[in-house]
Amino acid sequence: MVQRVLSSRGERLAESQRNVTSYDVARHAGVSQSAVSRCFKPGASVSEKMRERVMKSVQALGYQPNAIARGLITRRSNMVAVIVSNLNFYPEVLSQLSARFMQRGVHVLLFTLDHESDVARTLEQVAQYRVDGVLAAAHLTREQMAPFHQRNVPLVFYNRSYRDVPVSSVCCDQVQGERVLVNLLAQSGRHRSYALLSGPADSVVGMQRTQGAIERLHELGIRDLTRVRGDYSYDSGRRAVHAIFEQRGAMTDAIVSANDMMALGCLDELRHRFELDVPGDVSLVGFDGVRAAHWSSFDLTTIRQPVESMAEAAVTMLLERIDNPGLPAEQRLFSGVLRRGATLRH
Amino acid sequence: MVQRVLSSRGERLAESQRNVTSYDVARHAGVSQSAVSRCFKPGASVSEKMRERVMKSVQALGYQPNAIARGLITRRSNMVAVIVSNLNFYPEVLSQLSARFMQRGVHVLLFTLDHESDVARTLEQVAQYRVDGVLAAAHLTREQMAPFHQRNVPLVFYNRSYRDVPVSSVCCDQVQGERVLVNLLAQSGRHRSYALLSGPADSVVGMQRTQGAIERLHELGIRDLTRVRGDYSYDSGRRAVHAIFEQRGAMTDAIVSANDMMALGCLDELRHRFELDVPGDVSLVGFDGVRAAHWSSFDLTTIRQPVESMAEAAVTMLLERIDNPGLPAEQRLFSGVLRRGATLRH
DNA sequence: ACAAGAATTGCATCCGAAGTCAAAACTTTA
DNA sequence: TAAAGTTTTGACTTCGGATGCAATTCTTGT
Repeated sequence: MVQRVLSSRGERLAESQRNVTSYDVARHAGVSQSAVSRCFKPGASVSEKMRERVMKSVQALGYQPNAIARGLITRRSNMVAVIVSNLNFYPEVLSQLSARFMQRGVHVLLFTLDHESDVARTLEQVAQYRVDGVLAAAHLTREQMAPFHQRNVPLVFYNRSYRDVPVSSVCCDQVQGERVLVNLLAQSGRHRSYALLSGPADSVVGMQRTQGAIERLHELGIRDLTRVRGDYSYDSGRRAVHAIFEQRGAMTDAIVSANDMMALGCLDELRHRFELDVPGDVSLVGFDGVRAAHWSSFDLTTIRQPVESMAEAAVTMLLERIDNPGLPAEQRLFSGVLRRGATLRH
Repeated sequence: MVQRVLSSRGERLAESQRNVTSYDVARHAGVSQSAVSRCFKPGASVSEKMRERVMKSVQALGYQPNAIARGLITRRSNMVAVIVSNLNFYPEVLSQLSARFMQRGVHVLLFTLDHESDVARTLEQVAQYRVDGVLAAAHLTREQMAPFHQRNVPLVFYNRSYRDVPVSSVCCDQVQGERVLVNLLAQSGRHRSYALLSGPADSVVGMQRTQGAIERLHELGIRDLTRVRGDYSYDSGRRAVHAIFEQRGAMTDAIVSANDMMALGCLDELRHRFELDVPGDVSLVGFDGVRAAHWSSFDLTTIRQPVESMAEAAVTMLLERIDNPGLPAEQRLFSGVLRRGATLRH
């Protein structure tokens, strides 16, 4: 009976085309398919003799278990979706996340969102692949999260938190970071006029940073601020300098940028187009701690996000929730690390 | 009979826990499971009435087809593996590839390799997930490629080509690019002494670039070269300047770096540590055309790899081979685009 | 209105591995 | 050496959707 089933299977597709299955191994080793399956399950009840026989056939045929089939029956794909809003802003983060997931034997299905991508369609795809969990370094609306909650798919946000929705997240404390920077600016130089360069309107993180800075400036009695908006890019940082000086003439002598990239753009534009000295004429601070901020051309004062710790926390948090779906949502907040560069007037 | 099967299915797991399946939809709509399946297959024979009924139930139950189950029967996972050697060096590339795959409805399973990762194990994982194709921006040995060839899984390399193995690849013409740069150096200034800053020993691309430069320099009668090795990083670029000057005193007045990152490190070190003028005292060229090379602090002369075209070509090439496994291997070579910056002496 | 043909629909089976359960093969004990 | 207990093993079913084929329904032509 079994023999007949097996041989009929074999006839369906030319042997050369088909992938080797556990049935092929079973037949080759003269054992049952279950036995083969068990040999790949750690801790299963298999005798040494059996294991040897099977493994010999596995080697001989070059068998590789089919993760898709396994996922179907176990309801565990061993894949997580990583959703990144715009890859250009997150290379280190993605690199960290990917490495850490791989290390734990979890596979990463990557989804990138850019301005023109259809978020709804993308999330539909995520759902269809029955990923075990979702790590989102992108903004999702509450409606967009709902399907995951319903299906009990754990969801962890990286650097996004939601005031009124109980979701897990790992964030850098944007507000505290900005306060540290503003304190430093206020202490160091006697600045006449501050400018705030904020991120795109839809960036929650950007808003938090800018708000944090404003809050602290207000506390210090500084209420007269120039405000300019950028899109996080180097070029928008350059343009921002023009916008700032158009609003204030050349009064501005302190710029608080919502991220490093824009700060670098400012720095270059200030020095090379306006021929101003940083920090002599203008002080400048950023946020993120990107590689380039450390380069000797820039040496930017900034808050470094502890990417390694944050990535580790996010990965752990997600995997824990996959193994134990009952765990409640949790927010972890990491403090940024001040990097004192040479862009602050003394 | 069918009814019994259906209800027994239902009993196995609490309704709330189970995902909605095509059987659930079928029962709700009072049709067969095949009908539901066909409604999701474009071009299938389904009447308008049927489609409406089914779709209404789909909506009502929130059904999402299970891509894993589909993949099992169709032997098409609709996923490709993207293998990236070190994410830090390839953010733009990965971003381009991901966006283009997504646009075509193909999903990306991301694998990153760093120095300490186990390539063999990683490739095993790739195989187990039965991806439809593999896009590798990393070096694989011939033995490592073999399983893919055997299983007829198309494999396309990004910026790696293999002299004696017939694999598909999309590359930037490293040699030609370097020749253009060397020509420019030779034309522009009367340089006394050239230094070559090459990439890591195991980087084929790096070797090609360095070899290309050497070849052209030799043709021009320049044989007396300082050679230093780096690891593609900014910091190794900085260190390289010291190594060069240790070998040659301050004679060197032209540096050919195997990539932009190292060139930027050189540039910063030359200017800020050695207080030399670039291009006044030393000329410098890079390779890649990374964003930062354009920044006004640097304005590096380099060869820009046409990442968009290359990514498009690679994606197309891979998908074509997935749809049509008979296609022969093909190598596509794109010319780099010279970017004239301000790091060349006149 | 009826036969012939075309378009739909449902049944049964398959994809490939995992898990349940009972039978079979060993161990241990009396 | 037989009974009782333990470990292995194999038959069969399951996961959820796709598909060949036969049965059914709907068109069309006469």
